[in-house]
Amino acid sequence: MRAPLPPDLFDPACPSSATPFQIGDKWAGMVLTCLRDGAPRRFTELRVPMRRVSSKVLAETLRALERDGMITRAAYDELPPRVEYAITDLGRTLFPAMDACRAWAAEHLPAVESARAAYASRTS
Amino acid sequence: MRAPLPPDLFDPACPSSATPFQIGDKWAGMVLTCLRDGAPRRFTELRVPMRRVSSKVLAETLRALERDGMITRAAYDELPPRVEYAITDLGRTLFPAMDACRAWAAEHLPAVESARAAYASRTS
DNA sequence: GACCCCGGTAACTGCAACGTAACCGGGGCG
DNA sequence: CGCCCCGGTTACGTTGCAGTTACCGGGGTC
Repeated sequence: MRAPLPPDLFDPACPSSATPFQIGDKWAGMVLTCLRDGAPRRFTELRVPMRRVSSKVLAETLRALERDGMITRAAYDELPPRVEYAITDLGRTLFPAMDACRAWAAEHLPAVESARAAYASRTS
Repeated sequence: MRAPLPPDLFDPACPSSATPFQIGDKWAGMVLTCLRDGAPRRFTELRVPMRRVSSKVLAETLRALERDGMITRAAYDELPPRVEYAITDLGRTLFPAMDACRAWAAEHLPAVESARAAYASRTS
């Protein structure tokens, strides 16, 4: 059930790092991918694969996703404090579209890159 | 073959106007939708359904789509000048993913709006 | 002579996104 | 005492995207 988080979503080898698709906020797709298996994740846990996103921006993204009903936020009154984010049923409905976007990127990004290279050599 | 362009892509009744999905540049999805039927369109023709986008931004969007191989740009040396944009085979491959995004929006945007309303009343 | 047509470009401006750094509380630990 | 833990918030500065306005050439039209 509790799948390991991807090591680095900015890794150039990860197709989603270069995808021309965005869902909601700039980083929403990454958060949803991290929560995809249904397991709740803590703030600092999400920061690991998204370490290039500052805590401020991550907090803003999480608030926006909570506002839109894509994730839930559960704060436990403990010491040290604990907050857990989890995907909702509504958030889960996004995956088919996200998968379609990722599949497109996986299949056609090389063609985009070669088109860019051809364009650059044409205009240089 | 030559379908009429949508009257106003910013119409609030148009699901794509409120979609949380983006493809490439902010306005790329609208351009591709305008070129979807395969007919070449002129710059001023594209400006009609996208009249809320300035000519500067539309020109930038078109250049980026041409650079990425999604559309072609054909300039005819006439008076008055004529330039025609048309979708490529690579651009056409985007439609399944775009359709998945649009279908999601059409189906689930009401749920997002009610989640926002509930959130606003919760935090007021 | 004045304005229109087309497909933009150039310069200026405003604003939202984003990054950085510092800071919070309240207990545990050395 | 002083630092760490967690989950952020606040202040500040920068960057880049987007919008506005003005302008182009070169012929046609009123």
